[in-house]
Amino acid sequence: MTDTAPRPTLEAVAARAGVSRATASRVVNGGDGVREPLVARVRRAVEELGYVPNQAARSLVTRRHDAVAVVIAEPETRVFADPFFALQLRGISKELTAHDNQLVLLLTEGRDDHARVGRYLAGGHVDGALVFSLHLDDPLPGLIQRAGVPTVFGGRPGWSEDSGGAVYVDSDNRGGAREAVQHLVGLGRTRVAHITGPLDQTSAADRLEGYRDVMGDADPGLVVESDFTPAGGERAMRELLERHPSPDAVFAANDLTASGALRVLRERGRRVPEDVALIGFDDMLPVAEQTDPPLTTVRQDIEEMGRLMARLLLRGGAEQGVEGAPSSVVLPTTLVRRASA
Amino acid sequence: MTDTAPRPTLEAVAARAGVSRATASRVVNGGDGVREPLVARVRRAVEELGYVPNQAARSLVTRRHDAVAVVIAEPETRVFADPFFALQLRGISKELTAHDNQLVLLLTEGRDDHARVGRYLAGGHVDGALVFSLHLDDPLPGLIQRAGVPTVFGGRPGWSEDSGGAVYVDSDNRGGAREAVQHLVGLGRTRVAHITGPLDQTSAADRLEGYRDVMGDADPGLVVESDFTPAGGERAMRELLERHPSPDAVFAANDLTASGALRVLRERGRRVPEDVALIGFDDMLPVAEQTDPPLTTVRQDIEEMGRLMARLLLRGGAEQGVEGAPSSVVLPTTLVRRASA
DNA sequence: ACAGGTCGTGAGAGCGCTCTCGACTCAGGG
DNA sequence: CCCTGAGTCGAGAGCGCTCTCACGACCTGT
Repeated sequence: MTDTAPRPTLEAVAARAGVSRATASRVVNGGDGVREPLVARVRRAVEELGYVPNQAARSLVTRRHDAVAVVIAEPETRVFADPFFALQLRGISKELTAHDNQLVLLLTEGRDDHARVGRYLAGGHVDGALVFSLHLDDPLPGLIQRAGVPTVFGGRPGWSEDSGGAVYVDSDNRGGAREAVQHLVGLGRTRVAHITGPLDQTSAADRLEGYRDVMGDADPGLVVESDFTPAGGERAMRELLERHPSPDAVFAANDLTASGALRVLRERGRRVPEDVALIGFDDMLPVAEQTDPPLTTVRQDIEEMGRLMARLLLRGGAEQGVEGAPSSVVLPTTLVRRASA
Repeated sequence: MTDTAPRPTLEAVAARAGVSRATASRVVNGGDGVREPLVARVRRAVEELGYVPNQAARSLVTRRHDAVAVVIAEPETRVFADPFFALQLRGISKELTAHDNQLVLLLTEGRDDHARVGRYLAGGHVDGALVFSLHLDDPLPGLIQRAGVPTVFGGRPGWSEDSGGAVYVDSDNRGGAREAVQHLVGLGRTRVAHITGPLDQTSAADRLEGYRDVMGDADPGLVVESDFTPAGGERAMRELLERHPSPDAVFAANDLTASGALRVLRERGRRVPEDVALIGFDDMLPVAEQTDPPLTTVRQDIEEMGRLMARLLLRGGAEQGVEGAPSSVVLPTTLVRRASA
């Protein structure tokens, strides 16, 4: 498959520049402690030969790979339709690129893959891992931590309360939810419903907590579990409208859910926000801005989360658990007021 | 989580098994030409020590990396909302995993990144590349081909007509579109409209060609350019309904567009399919099945496309009875009849 | 002037692995 | 009986790079 022309080596560069391999190496790696005329000569030689360092040889001696694994534990196709991962990936990619790191993508599907991923990570092929695991009962995070690879989680891992030391980046789901519900209450709404996400995901659970912080568990009939999808939102909204009294406000666990709920509300002739005020979560632009009316929602900067995960991992470097060790970050959310509430 | 224990080397395995490093290597790589008792001894040593080959050292001598780059040229955030890439990625990932290859993800954003990607690929860090480039004027594909890396494109590259030798995997967009439109005509519809995708993408352009194969360019007023999004579909549908006479059938360039169009049709009180028959493209399940009425659409197996791309790259083209040189594959589509047409 | 330091450079030792090549063994044929 | 050849195995030479270390050149201060 490979019939590439022989690539120039450092040796060749050194020869052309009339210096030793050691000096050429120094220049390629920043050029500290090399006098200017030589630096220039080597740089030119690199340019002329089109030299690119052989990463394998470099890794062999440095024991660094300048590569980070991104693990997405994703048994369900559905979630792919959510731009959430894509945006985080983009943030991660940008940050890694800025630090000349490569992104090795590991998608898992079922338990067999877990072993494979564990083996890969333990094999020391990458300098660290960024892990997305949605579900509370996922064994993958534990497996990975045991592999002894520096790791940053995307979203608070469900089990992390006691097995401290897990570094993660998350949005302030609870605080954001609280703010949304408080806003609805401030509007004078009294029957504020909540359409949740899948409650085995911490983000959904945390948003429910935020809702309860304000509403208490007063009327459990106002809470309907759903699944973060538009169709699920429709279903949940129908269910809510059948209850008595039906809500005068709805806090949906994400924008997709809110868009589904909105569709049902209009179909049933309820005016938004006059009859029912509606708030979403995420501020996913193509969704939130183009609904009618545009969605009031809780914004979280998803791409920034990704960027931060990468930054945390890279900064933590090879020495995890040492004093400079990174600690988790919870990003603030902001309420974006549009027309729906 | 202190210092990572030094990983065992082949040398250590050999010592424990009482053989030479060469023999240990042979066993690790399949064990051909080594007598059974030794094979077993080495295998046990590997097990006991938890030995994992050092990929860097291996690559250094073999010049293979067992890694494939996936390049997604993506200037626009929008497209991420499309599960299209995600599904292809999943297919690719599965196939690569099955062959013990790693997936290195390269996302590009703007021209600066092109140079970076070119350099990376030319640097010989991966055995091949799978490239997604949507737009006709994208310089990336050319750049990559010049890098001399085995490459398979996802979707027909726009420029490939003359610069032959580009290997790609695509759906039969034109044929699928033709079948859809023929179906509409077969239903007795005479004013069949087409809401296109962005016409600088070959998939959208090919679907338009398929439409024209059946309808000719008779009434250019029946063709509206759009952008593969639900909101775009709404806009285009509104535009179509204002025309005289308004269409009695619509072929939308993808399901997302169709769902937007459907929303407008219902809003305006047009019955589907009685007044206006509607067909989409993709058979994206969460969308196509859950619309009301469920969408008749042209199915393409997106995940299979990804899998095939990877297979083509890894096997150098010796796929599906194709002899010798790798050649492109165009996958057939199938019309899925549901209620909308 | 010389001892002691700093700085810039090159020589060379590996990093862990694969792979060639030669040594050795054991059949079987001449 | 030796010779040939196939089958096993080990010794050792790198793959391309980084990094330590030694060495010479050049400063300082006395």
